[in-house]
Amino acid sequence: MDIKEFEVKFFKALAHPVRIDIIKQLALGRLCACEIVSEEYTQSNMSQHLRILRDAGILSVEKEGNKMMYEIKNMDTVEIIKKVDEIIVEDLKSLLGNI
Amino acid sequence: MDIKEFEVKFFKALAHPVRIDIIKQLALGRLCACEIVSEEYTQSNMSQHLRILRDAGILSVEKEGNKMMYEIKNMDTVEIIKKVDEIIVEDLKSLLGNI
DNA sequence: TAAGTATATTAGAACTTTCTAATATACTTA
DNA sequence: TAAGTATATTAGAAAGTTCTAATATACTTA
Repeated sequence: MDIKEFEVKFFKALAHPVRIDIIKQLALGRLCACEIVSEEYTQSNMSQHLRILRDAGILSVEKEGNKMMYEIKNMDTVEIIKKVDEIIVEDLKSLLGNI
Repeated sequence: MDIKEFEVKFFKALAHPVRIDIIKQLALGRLCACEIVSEEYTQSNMSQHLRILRDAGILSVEKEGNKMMYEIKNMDTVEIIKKVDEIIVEDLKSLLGNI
């Protein structure tokens, strides 16, 4: 696996609303899977999303009793999402300017 | 469309090896579609990838004669890819450390 | 040890993405 | 204006993703 494949895997992992939510929740600190909430989805589905983030190298996990504690491995991942938000806001602003 | 949908669209757009290549080529400067090279893909397919990047707000395009000049709208997009590379390298390094 | 809690895995249907081939559009130059 | 160059669009097959339902695993506590 070369760097490009890792990049693609990383971006794919972030390319889903639930997974972005998960990162945003974990940005505030370590949580067990049971605390990572999404009203819309089943436990099974959430577990699958967590696995995708783990496989992309974005999250780490540690077992504690019967809980799985998830954590963001590198806070720069959170910075990247913030930067994307800025790019989007900039872009929308410039659209307004063109009216 | 709320911010989350824009974020997802942005990350989806970057989640393909050819589209990352396109951005890396354009990071060095404006190019017409005919200069954005990929040996592996057809003209039609490249055009489709360019459209995805355009729709995500990542590229802008201007007509010049019979050429379409493509450009990265916001250089922070390039910074994001660099940052992802750093995160990946860090992660691989820490794996090595654990041997 | 049985019941409860937390999580992961699997199978498969529905949906989305990605590619190729064919075709369309539009500018340029002989 | 015909031929050439540059690009976009469309249709459809193949591959990949995402969800639900069912089930499995494993720790905890009564």
